[in-house]
Amino acid sequence: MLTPIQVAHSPEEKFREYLASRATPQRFTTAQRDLIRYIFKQHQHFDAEELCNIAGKEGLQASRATIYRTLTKLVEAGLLRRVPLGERVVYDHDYGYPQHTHLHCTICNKMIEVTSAELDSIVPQLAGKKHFHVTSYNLVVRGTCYECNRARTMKRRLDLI
Amino acid sequence: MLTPIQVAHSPEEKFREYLASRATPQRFTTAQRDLIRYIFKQHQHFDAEELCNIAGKEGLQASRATIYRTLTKLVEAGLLRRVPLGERVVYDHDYGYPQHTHLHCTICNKMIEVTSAELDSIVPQLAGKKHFHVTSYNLVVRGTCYECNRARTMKRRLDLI
DNA sequence: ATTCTTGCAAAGCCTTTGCAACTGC
DNA sequence: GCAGTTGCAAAGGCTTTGCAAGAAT
Repeated sequence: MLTPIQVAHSPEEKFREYLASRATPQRFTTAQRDLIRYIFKQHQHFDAEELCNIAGKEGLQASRATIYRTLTKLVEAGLLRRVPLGERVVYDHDYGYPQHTHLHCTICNKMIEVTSAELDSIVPQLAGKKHFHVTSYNLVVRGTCYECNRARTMKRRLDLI
Repeated sequence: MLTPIQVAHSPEEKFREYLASRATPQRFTTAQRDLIRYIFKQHQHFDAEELCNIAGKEGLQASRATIYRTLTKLVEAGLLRRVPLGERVVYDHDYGYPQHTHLHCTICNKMIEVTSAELDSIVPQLAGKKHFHVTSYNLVVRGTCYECNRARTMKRRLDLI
């Protein structure tokens, strides 16, 4: 949907760097490699449960525990970001993908992503008034999408007849 | 911190209206009344656990189950808003209080609230580009507050000596 | 060889729920 | 008195963890 941004390394490489840079170096395992490859194959949100269901297929060999442990590391490494979306928490690519806002339709549950240079400049500016230094921001907009708005309008018209 | 906005009714009255307006009218109980009074006595974030711990004291008589059930109703009634803040979910006054952004310091865990007329106009505008109709938005900014920034700068200086 | 990671199953945490007693309307 | 609410304790999701076996460096 959005245009990926240029990054110097593949997610896999970036993750290896992170593991190596730790005080007590950590190991890069095949389970982790498979997970990263699967996760970054395409841009889409997902949660731990989805990965667990797929495990076994799609060249994804990892237990539930390993999936949770790896996701935690991927977040620490800056590859993924946890996004609280309504009731559930989903993971979103944070590496090779621009800062973006989530428009969450509360009727059909669809998610639309939008980037905004304006927001990117206003948020730090707003925070700056309180001498607050911004690391990242997470904007979730709740509302109704075009299709659902239209459906509701149609229904309203029908109700009037 | 922020200036409360003028509202026609007390939270209690607003809640009664909500209960009465339901398809199958619901009842206003003393447990609910105590909870509302306690919650709206002062503006501050809290989670279900905190209320449970207080229950028994502060004129708050309600079981864990009732607290959870009442919080759900207060959200439905538009009195409270669930805000996912880092790992935990907190409740925030949504009635009698302006739309605001949360600046969350990841070092000291402090929360600063700011309002922004600019954001209030940009968010619907941004969503509008996708023909998305905004109900509400939730912006959480992660970063470091003034005090923590200063502490870090000092430490950096000392490290250089 | 050493040390970290894995898988399993058990435990944890937070939240919801079934049911009998209770209470607002 | 009827219908919704409460409290209890049990069940439910989802996530974490202790431990022995296995894999990475």
